[in-house]
Amino acid sequence: MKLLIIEDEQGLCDNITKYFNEDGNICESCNSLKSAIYKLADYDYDCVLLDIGLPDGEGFAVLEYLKAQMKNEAVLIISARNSLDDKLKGLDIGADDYLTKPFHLAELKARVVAVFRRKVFNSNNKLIFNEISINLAGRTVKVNNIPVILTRKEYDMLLYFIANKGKVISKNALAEHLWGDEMDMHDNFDFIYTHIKNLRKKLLDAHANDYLKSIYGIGYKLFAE
Amino acid sequence: MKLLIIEDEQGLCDNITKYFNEDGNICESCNSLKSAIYKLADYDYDCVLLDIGLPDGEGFAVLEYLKAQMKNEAVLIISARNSLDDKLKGLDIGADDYLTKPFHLAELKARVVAVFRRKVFNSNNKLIFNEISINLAGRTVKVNNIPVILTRKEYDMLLYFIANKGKVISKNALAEHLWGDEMDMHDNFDFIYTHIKNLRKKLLDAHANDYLKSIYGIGYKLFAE
DNA sequence: ATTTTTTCTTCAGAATTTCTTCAGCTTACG
DNA sequence: CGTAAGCTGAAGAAATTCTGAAGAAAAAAT
Repeated sequence: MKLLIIEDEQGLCDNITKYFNEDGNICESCNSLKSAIYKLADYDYDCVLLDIGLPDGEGFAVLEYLKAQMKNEAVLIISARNSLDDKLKGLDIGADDYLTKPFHLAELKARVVAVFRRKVFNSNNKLIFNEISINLAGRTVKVNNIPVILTRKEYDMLLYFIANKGKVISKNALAEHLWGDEMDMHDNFDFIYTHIKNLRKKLLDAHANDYLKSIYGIGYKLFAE
Repeated sequence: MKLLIIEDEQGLCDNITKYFNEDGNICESCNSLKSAIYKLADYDYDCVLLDIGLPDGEGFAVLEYLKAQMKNEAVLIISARNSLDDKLKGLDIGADDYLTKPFHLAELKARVVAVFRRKVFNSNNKLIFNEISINLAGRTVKVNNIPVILTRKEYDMLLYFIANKGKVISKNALAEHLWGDEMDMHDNFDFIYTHIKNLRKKLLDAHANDYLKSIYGIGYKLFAE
């Protein structure tokens, strides 16, 4: 899962990042309204953790931005305030959940997972693409109801492709999504080739159609007709 | 996509070029205001990356030049300064976005793509020309709803023709757009003939009208009435 | 802490796709 | 009609992707 943490308190930011990274998520963070908007304009995230009290304005602006851009990242507000008003305002503008500081990281994670699940998976925890079905809670994949065991990278890749079905994903974008923007890969896409190959093989072995199409010179895309 | 990088820091220049080339873009660069103006006078670009602090003047002059010439390249300012004033000035004169150094290449690219899309295809992801429709996100082309598989050069060429429908495109301009100015072709247009032929054939096979007209001694144009 | 297992990355060669070159031919222009 | 420009199909060259195997790293188990 790829997260954006918008929070000006550096320590908290680092803790959250560390905690989520342990599960193999990709976390990026920023500490102002301005940089948050830039990030959101440029990248897609699965979930946004949003602090309301930011040095250059109120976090609500982020919600408004997402709404205006019709982006649909899940948003979880984390804020020191716990007045009912703020809470209602946040949920009203489109936040998916609200958590007041201080909180346990475990609780935060549980809420993130719940929020994301509610958002992306049609309430029943499942994402279905033709004969492929993904269960987020269990991180499991089935093809024609037969379980397929995927590694983390394969799973993330499949999720990303399904979330962007029909769109061409450049190898750079794929790498960015799977490894974060720090990965420097100067002309070497070998590991992408390998993961793609492995994912394809597993899906084919489970008798899924060959949806993953290579776009020569660009990247890949999940066929969607 | 064809880019011009105006930046006097050679290392940064090279990094950007390399990064963008990986996705099959064409990059050219220059390191002064003067050479930038020359380049812009002679060639068309999809997007210009503009540093403000140049050895022979402020990059804003480039924006003013483009405005005066009514050229419509998308411009993204990259600058060490991050004062609000500079930013506002840039956006005011006609820049499309502003990025302060240092930045991640991935972010730069995301912005370039966003800016370009906003500019040329008014945020719409489909480009339609009579019975030819192009899905930019999916990088697919259909003629009368029949899919046509194009190679990178063919696709870029078609996009270029449609973006310039009705205008005559010289073979030099076409080559320049597809290969950049490094391609040295001393009077040899064989590869253009070949790519044109292949594009035409694919479109005709899909029963598109023969829109691509040859202009003897000059180049081509996409018929538009 | 050490071993075992799993996953990730690297590598080199094969296969595939695209690009370029070329020679012969056709068409347009003066 | 002659010359230059453009078209075509085929073949060679180059770039990109795929593949299986092996080494490295990370995770799990002992």
